[in-house]
Amino acid sequence: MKKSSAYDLMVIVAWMYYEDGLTQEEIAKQLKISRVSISRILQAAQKENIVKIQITQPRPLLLELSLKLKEKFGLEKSIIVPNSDNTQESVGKAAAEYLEEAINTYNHIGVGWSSTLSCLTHYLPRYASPVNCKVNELAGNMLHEQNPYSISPYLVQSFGVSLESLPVPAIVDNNEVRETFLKEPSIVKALDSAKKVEIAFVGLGEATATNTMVRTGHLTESEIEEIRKKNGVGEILLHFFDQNGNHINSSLESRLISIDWESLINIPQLVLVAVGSKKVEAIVGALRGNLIHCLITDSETAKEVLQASEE
Amino acid sequence: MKKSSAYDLMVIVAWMYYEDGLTQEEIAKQLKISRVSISRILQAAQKENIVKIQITQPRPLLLELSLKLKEKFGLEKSIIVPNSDNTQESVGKAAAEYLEEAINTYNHIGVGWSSTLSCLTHYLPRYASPVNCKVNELAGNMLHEQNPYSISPYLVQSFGVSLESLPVPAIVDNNEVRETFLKEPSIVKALDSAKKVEIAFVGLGEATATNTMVRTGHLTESEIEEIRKKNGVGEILLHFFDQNGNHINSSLESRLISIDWESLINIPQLVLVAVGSKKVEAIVGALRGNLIHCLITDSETAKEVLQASEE
DNA sequence: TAAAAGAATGAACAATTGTTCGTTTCAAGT
DNA sequence: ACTTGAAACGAACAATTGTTCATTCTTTTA
Repeated sequence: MKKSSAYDLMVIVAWMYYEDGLTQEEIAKQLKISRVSISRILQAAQKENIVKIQITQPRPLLLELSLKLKEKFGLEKSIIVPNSDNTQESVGKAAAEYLEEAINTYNHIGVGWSSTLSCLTHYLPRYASPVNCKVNELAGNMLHEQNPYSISPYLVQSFGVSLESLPVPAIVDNNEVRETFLKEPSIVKALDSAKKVEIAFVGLGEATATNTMVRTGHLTESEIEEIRKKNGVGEILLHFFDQNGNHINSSLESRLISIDWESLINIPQLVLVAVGSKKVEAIVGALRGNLIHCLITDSETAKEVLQASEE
Repeated sequence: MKKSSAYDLMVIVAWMYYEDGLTQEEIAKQLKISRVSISRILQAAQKENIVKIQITQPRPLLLELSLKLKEKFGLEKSIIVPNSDNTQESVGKAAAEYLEEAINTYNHIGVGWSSTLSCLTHYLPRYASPVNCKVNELAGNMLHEQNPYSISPYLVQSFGVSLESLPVPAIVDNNEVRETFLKEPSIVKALDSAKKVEIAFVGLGEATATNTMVRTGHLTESEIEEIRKKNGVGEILLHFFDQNGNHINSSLESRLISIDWESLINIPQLVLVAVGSKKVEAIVGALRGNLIHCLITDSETAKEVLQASEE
């Protein structure tokens, strides 16, 4: 028998195993070699590239990220879109599609406002007849201007939903002002109603100077600094939380006009739309604390979130 | 989740299993799917050609045939050469190589004669100094002529072996003539010595009119007919046997001058060189009866032998 | 709407495959 | 020839994978 017969033997065994479908034991018997050796020969055949296992389809990254996020954080749903030049817009489109589905499924929806979230307004269809659905704003608005990040008007426009708005500032000067607003019957009613939404779409802000509220002058850098000292990493509807999703009680809380923390995290379906490296830390916190039930983001952010949550 | 996600799931699972090297259980845990389902998904992925297992080398037919023959019939060795235009010559060459090895390994070799066997004479090397090895002819020769199928003279020529020949006819007219020969002291001595060979190279004849002995007039068709009636399928050194290798006792036996059947099948290493469809039936008989220890043939004959022995 | 046919699921079991570890075998070096 | 070290081997065990069967969940049909 020639010297090359060890190689040829690997080839034969590979054929018998993968092509003829024999078990290692059957091969062993036929060739009078121990089964253990057959096992080793087959392993060697792979190392020698006699046997090549190829997967004809590319790795479906998006679905994979989605599954892993769902698994790791017990999400009910997660929608990951491919990262691209205009990722925000893609995410907005995905959010719009899911929002439309929600509007046709549920009767009571809550919405927050945020830069990312507002992208979804570009992709809303125009319904001919109004949908039987009520929308509640979950937080007050910006101080001095028409809120450019609000989505609720577009929902009225597109789907003809009935809107219960919260036409007050999100952040006021002090607790007295807040108390005054909170006695206003329409505000009381709106906030009461907001607690009963079946599903809500919200954005998320990071606890750094890049936060939209800082950039728009609603929060000062020193206020953010205070929150960071208390381990705050991000906020949803201006309620800050730490890396494990625990609520952070700062002086800011007494100046907020929005759905309260407890009610927020008790919403049956809290859908978070958020994109970007800056927000990863905050997203991880929200996920760890099981604050949300659905995450809509892009593949890059999703990857970073999974990466960051390993550590 | 889209409808195609079943497909994508197969792809993901395939990647995790074959590329990442995770176990099915690990995948199941990560994806929150039962392990059983992962197993089924992987099987489906093969059916769907998502996973392709390819063997980069062609099937090594020769080695495979050799292994199977060895296994099936308990051969110690089997040498299969590729079938070609001049298969006889290729087999002859292989036989020559093995014979050379044998001459260098053993001190006492037996040889028969046959058309196929004689091909090996074309491929013998020429040794400068004689080998310490004795060669015995195992059967008598042809009647009236120089035996063209004899190999022993070539062995003397090539290796300088010492030859003990059997210079008598293989087939004589009747038992009386045979008895006379068998009393001749040199014949007695040669046959005695022949029984002690360590290894022997022989050919094989089929039990039909195409048998060399019939074609050369040493046997008549009716004699073959008689043997076939007794279920004879072939012969080695003119001893006929049936499909299971059982010796056939015909009137021919009492006219033969060759090593006797018992001694023949007691040779420790009986090497058979035989080629051709016509001989398949006979080869199978010899193999089934465990008459031989080594078979030298070509791939086509080997295939047919394996095929025929299945039935 | 209810019933029936069919597909998907998972627990429990069966079969197959992988690994470890002590033994044997072989070849190189003294 | 003898020792020594590396490689090959296989029995016994461990892990992984495949299959069956009873159940659950879907879908279809009446």
